[in-house]
Amino acid sequence: MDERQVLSSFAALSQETRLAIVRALVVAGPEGLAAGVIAERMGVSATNASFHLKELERSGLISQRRESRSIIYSASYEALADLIKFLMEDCCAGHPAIRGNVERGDDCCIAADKGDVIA
Amino acid sequence: MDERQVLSSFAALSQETRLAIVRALVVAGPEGLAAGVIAERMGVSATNASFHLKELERSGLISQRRESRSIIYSASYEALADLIKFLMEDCCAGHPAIRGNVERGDDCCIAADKGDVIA
DNA sequence: TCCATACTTCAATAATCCTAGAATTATTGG
DNA sequence: CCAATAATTCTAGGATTATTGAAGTATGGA
Repeated sequence: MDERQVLSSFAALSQETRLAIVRALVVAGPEGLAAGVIAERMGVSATNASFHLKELERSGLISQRRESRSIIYSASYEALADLIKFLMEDCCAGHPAIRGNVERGDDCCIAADKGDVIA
Repeated sequence: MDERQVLSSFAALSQETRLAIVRALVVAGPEGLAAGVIAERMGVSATNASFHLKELERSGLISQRRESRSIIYSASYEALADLIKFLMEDCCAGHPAIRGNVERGDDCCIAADKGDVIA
């Protein structure tokens, strides 16, 4: 995942409505949700929903497909996973002991949260 | 970690200079880096660095301490870990099978990236 | 105390983002 | 083909953010 996409993903997630949309789409699963349903659930206008959906799509965090009259949006789990991975790698950078854990399949900074090594 | 802080953390990380600062501070470790050093390394003015550092501090991703004439900034590993955790929980929401993995101590969406279940 | 260093704050400008309404496009049913 | 539904695009505004240079604050040494 290149920096350009990381930046635009963070930008996409830094807006209340967009974060809520992503959460709803993650819960909705691969089936996704129609633009209209999203607008209604978020309590925003179709125009506004469309604006934010476009923004999210531009960042690669969600994708769309047409289904009859509706346009269905769904979360890109791959993009979300890549973003988490980026964050974990950056978070662990320069901390070989913790990075070692990651390579063993454990989690990284989450471990730090449990109260060891760092902090 | 409440939504307010999540949003401001993502906003903080969505700017090139700020993302670079966080990466540098993570690598620098608990010792941190002086504001002047950061400005120089990022190739921005002291004023501009100060602006971005303040923004990062406001989001809780970094913290500062004065040391003689310098002000030293360092990454908050806890905040970074919380952010990753938030992302993982949101990413796994509604996917019990994967969430199960998390509870067993494996990682979450990272697993999805290895090519199973989702996608 | 005076000066230099290390930063931050202020003020103004430029740039980007968000919202809202009107107009436009695509699809389906009568 | 026409009307209705489902969305998007366009345009204009107001609101935030980012950048810059000048001025201000804190610290330590001569």
